[in-house]
Amino acid sequence: MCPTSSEMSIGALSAATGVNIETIRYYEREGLLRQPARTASGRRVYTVEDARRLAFLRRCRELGFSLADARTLAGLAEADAATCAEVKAVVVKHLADVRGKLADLKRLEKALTAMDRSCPGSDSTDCPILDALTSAAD
Amino acid sequence: MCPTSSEMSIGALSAATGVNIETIRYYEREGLLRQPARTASGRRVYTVEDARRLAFLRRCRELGFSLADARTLAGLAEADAATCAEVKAVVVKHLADVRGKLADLKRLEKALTAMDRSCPGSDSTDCPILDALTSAAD
DNA sequence: CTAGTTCCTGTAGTAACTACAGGATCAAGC
DNA sequence: GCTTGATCCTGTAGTTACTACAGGAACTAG
Repeated sequence: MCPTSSEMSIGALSAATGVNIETIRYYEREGLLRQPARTASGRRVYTVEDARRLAFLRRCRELGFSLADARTLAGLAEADAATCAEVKAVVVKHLADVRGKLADLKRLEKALTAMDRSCPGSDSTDCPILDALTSAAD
Repeated sequence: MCPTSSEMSIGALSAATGVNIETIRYYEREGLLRQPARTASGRRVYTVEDARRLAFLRRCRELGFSLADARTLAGLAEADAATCAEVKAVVVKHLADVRGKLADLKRLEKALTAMDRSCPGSDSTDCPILDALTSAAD
């Protein structure tokens, strides 16, 4: 190893950030990560700055942001003139989306729970679940 | 119109079930609907039985079942010897999945709400949301 | 020097549709 | 009979965010 080197291979970057190698290459293709320098033989060489950006993207994804949003947020994080308002707008929009999905899932959970409870799970061939699915209660 | 005809075009089937035409053709390709009869010129002709099955599939999808599960359930609904236990197993598995996703979304909602509240949304260029995304609290 | 690991590019698969393009056919009105 | 607009046909490609190879090159440790 080079002393105090801050450069790393794609494998090291993957290990450092927890992002899988194929995903890193995918992000590069999508323009979410810049094209890294290469060794003489063509291997990618990353800097700590790349690692920081990738960690940022990863956190965005963990919070459920789309890659498009992650790109926007990373851009704002690196811009000097990014304002709170711009950042918050992205979060608010995503939060509304999450709350919408939450409401949908809650309805599903309720309906499925009711179905589950309606059915004895026996070897009867007349199943209340199939009845419910067959005759719509829209 | 033929008197008391129970046959219909793909457009009529789509209108009757609320499933879009392209989706109907897709289900046919995927084997979720049988290949319908055709007119001399090649147009699809559906029966009420097809409409019933498609409505069943639609209800499954509304409840969040995968197409694979929908296929299984539709098969059970048409089989004579299908038992409650078989049906319930599919529902229970899906319900567990839904509950898992619900838990994930609740965590997201909490984290995003905290971010939302932490940020004034002003034109300040020091945003607590970006700070949180930049320095991981893993 | 050799074996095992890492890396490379490029392509295809996943889920469940949706959206065309480009063309044929049908139904209704004049 | 003819035109016009609606409906239908096939086949292909795009969507999201990866993941999984195949087939080959290069690096590293013993």
